Amino acid sequence: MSSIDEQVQRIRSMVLPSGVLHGDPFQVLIKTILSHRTRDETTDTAASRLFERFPGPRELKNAPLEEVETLVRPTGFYSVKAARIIEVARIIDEDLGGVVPRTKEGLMRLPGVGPKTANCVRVFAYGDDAIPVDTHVHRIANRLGWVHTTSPEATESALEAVLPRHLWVPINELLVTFGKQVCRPVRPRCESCLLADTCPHGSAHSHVREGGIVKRHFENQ
DNA sequence: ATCCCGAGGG
DNA sequence: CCCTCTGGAT
Repeated sequence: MSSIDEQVQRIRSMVLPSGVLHGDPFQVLIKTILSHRTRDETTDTAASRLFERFPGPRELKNAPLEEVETLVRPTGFYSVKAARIIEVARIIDEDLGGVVPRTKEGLMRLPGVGPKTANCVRVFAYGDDAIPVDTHVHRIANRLGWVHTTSPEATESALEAVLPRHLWVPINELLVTFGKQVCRPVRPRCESCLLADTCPHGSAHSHVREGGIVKRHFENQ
């Protein structure tokens, strides 16, 4: 019927990813740590101000904690984030010769770097093939029935098995944009979704019959 | 399972 | 006022 490739093509016709996260590995890394549970516009402005003051690991590792906290405050979790990025800067400068790790294991040894952040650096800084699984990718891959998983990490390995390799890199930005505009966490816009006919989440078995009329219901309304 | 936590939208 | 936002560590 409808292959994953065909479904992705339809998603492409619905949304236009912005794709602003590229460049120097250190800045991609720090920016991604700051982006945790934070809107990306907020992350962007905070990161710009931070790098204006402390451009690289050498400068950031000696930065006063309180000043860094003030700079990253708008992103929330400012206390943990400030401590994390200063420590990350120190490790990279002193232990790793100024080089941001390129492997998932190496990246995940850094404080504040989990699977999603590690893969963001591999993809957006080094151009390697990886699938950063955030809440959008996890939610949508399950809604579409591509995977049946309960954790983002399980989703990552499951997706590696079913997603054609050429989609690994683009799938994150694509589903994130799709997830914000159409397939939202709450009250998804199934009426204007081109996948509604084949989507298990919005079709047959999630329907409930009411007075002969088929009505959609979702877990969060 | 809980905590970290500001900012913006409904 | 209540909710969520491209998580990670305990």
